[in-house]
Amino acid sequence: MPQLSSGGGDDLGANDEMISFKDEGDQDEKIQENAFTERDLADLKSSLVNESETNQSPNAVRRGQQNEHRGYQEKHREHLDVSKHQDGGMYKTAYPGYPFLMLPDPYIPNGSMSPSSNKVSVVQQSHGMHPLTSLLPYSNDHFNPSPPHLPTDMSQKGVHRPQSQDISGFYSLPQGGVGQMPPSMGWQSQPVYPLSSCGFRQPYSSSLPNSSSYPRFSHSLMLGPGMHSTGIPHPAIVPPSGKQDHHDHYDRNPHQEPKREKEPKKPVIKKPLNAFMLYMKEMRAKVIAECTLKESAAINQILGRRWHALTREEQAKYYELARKERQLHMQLYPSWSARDNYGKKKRRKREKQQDSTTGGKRSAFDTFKEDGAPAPLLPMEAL
DNA sequence: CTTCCTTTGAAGGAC
DNA sequence: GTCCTTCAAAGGAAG
Repeated sequence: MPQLSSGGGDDLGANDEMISFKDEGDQDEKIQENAFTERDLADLKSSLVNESETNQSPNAVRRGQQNEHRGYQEKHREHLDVSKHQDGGMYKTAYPGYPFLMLPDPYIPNGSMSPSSNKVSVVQQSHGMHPLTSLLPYSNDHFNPSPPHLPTDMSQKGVHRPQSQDISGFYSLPQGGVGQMPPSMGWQSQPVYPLSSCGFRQPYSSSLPNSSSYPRFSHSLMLGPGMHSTGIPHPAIVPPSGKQDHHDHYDRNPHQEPKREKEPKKPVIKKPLNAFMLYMKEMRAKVIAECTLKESAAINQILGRRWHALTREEQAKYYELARKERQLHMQLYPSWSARDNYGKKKRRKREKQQDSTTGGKRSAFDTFKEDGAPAPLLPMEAL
């Protein structure tokens, strides 16, 4: 059940989000991240093999991950206070203004929206896009001239929420404000990822199809099951058709219209993406292009490492974006609960996990995260 | 065709 | 308050 964090206005419990940053060595991180790309692929390939061999008990691995992840969070939570103290400055520098997010932001005192100062182009319409990330599809493609207005009865359930002004801001973004990230504007512009050992041959941006060729909503989707009762479509709404879960959420081909509108079932509303998911969504294509990898598990490992290598400011962009994403999601679907989607993915390895005892194997990455020991297989020392 | 893998973070339930 | 589980994306691999 979505709930406003008590008292905090629109913070939505994002208080402790700024936790996975590194305290020091930002400069080094930058440099080291360059090395990432060079080593990512090779590391990953070897480590994946080795890890899979050593992690014969994925269940245990997962358990361990949970715990260690928590420990990791706790560890970094200690920095939270510090970061909060420097909050204003941090967000001021990191968020001169979102190109597409116009919610009044407590972290952006001035709320300046100077488009020229945007460094954050988190929204990259690589494959499918995501709302907030995917806020632009709303605006650019379908809602431009007259942004929709939220009905005033948005706050069902008696939840007091910021009102339509904010939302409409989401959908009234200027053309090209987002999604067409100029290569020079990439938030980790190209030099950060040298085209090295991954066999990367051409700039990432050029390897990506034009975002405009990826309409995330067909018209019917918007007018059909994907249309929220507020009149605002949201890519998180997935038609309740069979294979809703696999990657066809936002990039349906308008030419092959799924004719499912007769189904009166409730559309599936997906969870809002968290910061890391947003980061993955943006960077996946880049990693794929650089490393000529396609396997998502491998890509995600690389992205996970890069995520940890980000500076706090860089991560803050995504935390902030995710916060707004949740906020928008909550406004659009006040009665939605993450619990609604439980069981939709078919019970997976849970049963297996049950009988596997903890204390199983963990990935080198986990070990590293926990105690800082150098990972033998994954070169996490770069972090 | 379905599920798993793999990542981090958020949410919710149980205790 | 802590712990645990599930889901969010994604696409190849495996069953």
